[in-house]
Amino acid sequence: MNKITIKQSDYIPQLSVDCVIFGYDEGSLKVLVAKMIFKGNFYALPGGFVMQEEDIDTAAARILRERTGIDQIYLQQFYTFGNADRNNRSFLTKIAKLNPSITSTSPKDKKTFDWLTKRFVTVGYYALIDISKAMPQKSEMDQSITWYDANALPAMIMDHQHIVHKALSALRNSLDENLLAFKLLPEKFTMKDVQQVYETIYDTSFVRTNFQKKILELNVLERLDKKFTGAANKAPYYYRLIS
Amino acid sequence: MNKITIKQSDYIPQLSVDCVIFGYDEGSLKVLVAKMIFKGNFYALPGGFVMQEEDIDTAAARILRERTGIDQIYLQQFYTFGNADRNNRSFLTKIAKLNPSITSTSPKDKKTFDWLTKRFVTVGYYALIDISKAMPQKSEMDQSITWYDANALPAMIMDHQHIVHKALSALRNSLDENLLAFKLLPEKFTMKDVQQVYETIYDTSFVRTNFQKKILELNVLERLDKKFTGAANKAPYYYRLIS
DNA sequence: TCAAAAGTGTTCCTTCTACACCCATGT
DNA sequence: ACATGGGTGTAGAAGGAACACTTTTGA
Repeated sequence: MNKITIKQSDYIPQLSVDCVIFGYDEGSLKVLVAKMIFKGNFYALPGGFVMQEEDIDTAAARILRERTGIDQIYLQQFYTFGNADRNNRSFLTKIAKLNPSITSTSPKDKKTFDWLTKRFVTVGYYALIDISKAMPQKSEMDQSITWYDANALPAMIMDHQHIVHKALSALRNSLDENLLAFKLLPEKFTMKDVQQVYETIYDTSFVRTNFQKKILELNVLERLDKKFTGAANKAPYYYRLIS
Repeated sequence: MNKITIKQSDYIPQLSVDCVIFGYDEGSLKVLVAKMIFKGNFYALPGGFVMQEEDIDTAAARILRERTGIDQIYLQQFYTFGNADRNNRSFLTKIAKLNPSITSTSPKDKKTFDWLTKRFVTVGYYALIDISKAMPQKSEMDQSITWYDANALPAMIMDHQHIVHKALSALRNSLDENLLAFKLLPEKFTMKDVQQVYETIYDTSFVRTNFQKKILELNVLERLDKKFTGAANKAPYYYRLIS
């Protein structure tokens, strides 16, 4: 089992980045959550530290690339969490108790533990990705990394639950700007897909015909061929964002 | 002339807070900007560092209290600036050259200089205050602290200009939430005052009669006595926010 | 009585909402 | 043919913009 080691001098102390990675699949909004390798069922948002020579935006993009395998992800900083009591101490102490194998008294490990248990300020980013393009990848501290329904997240460490809520409300506030909903969809999609994304994010329902009109009046969609599913009803058109 | 000294261990390293303090006066939007004591015309937003045991929100509130004398200010975090090249080095080097009296080679000063010239991540807050209640107060590093028209700011250090722009756009985005415009006004105000605040912030004009209707339909104002100015025209009513 | 600014009401137009209607698809 | 779901058109309601009209104030 891996030990936790951080080359302290390479990173900005007491600063981290956490990412709320949203995806959309089959009528529900998903968030990517990692389960850590340590015994005790610790769940956490993908996150990391910021290197001394690295923009915080770049750090977030790096973390995303590492965890999803995708470059060029839509990424938006939404809030910075910096309460004085925001630290890893209780969580790392629990880990140390449950996982004696990684606990040692070597000066180096002590130093790492001290570095990690300080109070941390974290910059929150949310990402919107086409879930079909993502290949979730574990970091060396993860046992697994999985999509969870945004309404049924596992209990996570620290204030990660709160971070997700804040991300979701930021997403709602700017869904119409920059055509954010489409970033959750694959290149070709039906109008129903778009409507479901909206309905899921806002947790409400829209009148089908009016919704269609509203979206088409944005004049950003190109109508493609029809989608034949084999079902006994009119085939919907595929649409695509025009660049 | 004061030297710059920082008790390093008390603060989170490489993290700062900067405040864009908005006020409204006589038809224009103002921002509080400090001129630093050093020779060379250095202007800066009120800012400071975050103590180890202090929430970042609390740090921002403390800085505001110190600079405006007001407690209970409306304060909103809006963005965190963290590019890798964001540091005080060029600015402090200039100061050191222009102000040889504060430059020394003592180990302590060297340490402070090193601490200050590292790359810094800063959390931006904007504040909205009733300008008539504020008593701008210099910090020990300020020569003066003054209200500047938001459209005519002096050249400021680092990326402070950019921070103000971002604050203004965040303010625009949420002006209607939480009745923000009224936080810039004194307790009693006329409808024209409200309109001018809106027009100034959005840099546009509204039709008087429709604007009045829109605001009154919010049902958050109580009509008070009239304001007699001595002018040869109908006296406008004073209004007040109902709690 | 007049000019200036505040307050009210009305008309017109655009946008939103609900829903009726038609179209395509496979059984 | 018909059940199912997709696409279009339209009438009515609601909301916003433009502007005419009235009221108040001091000279």
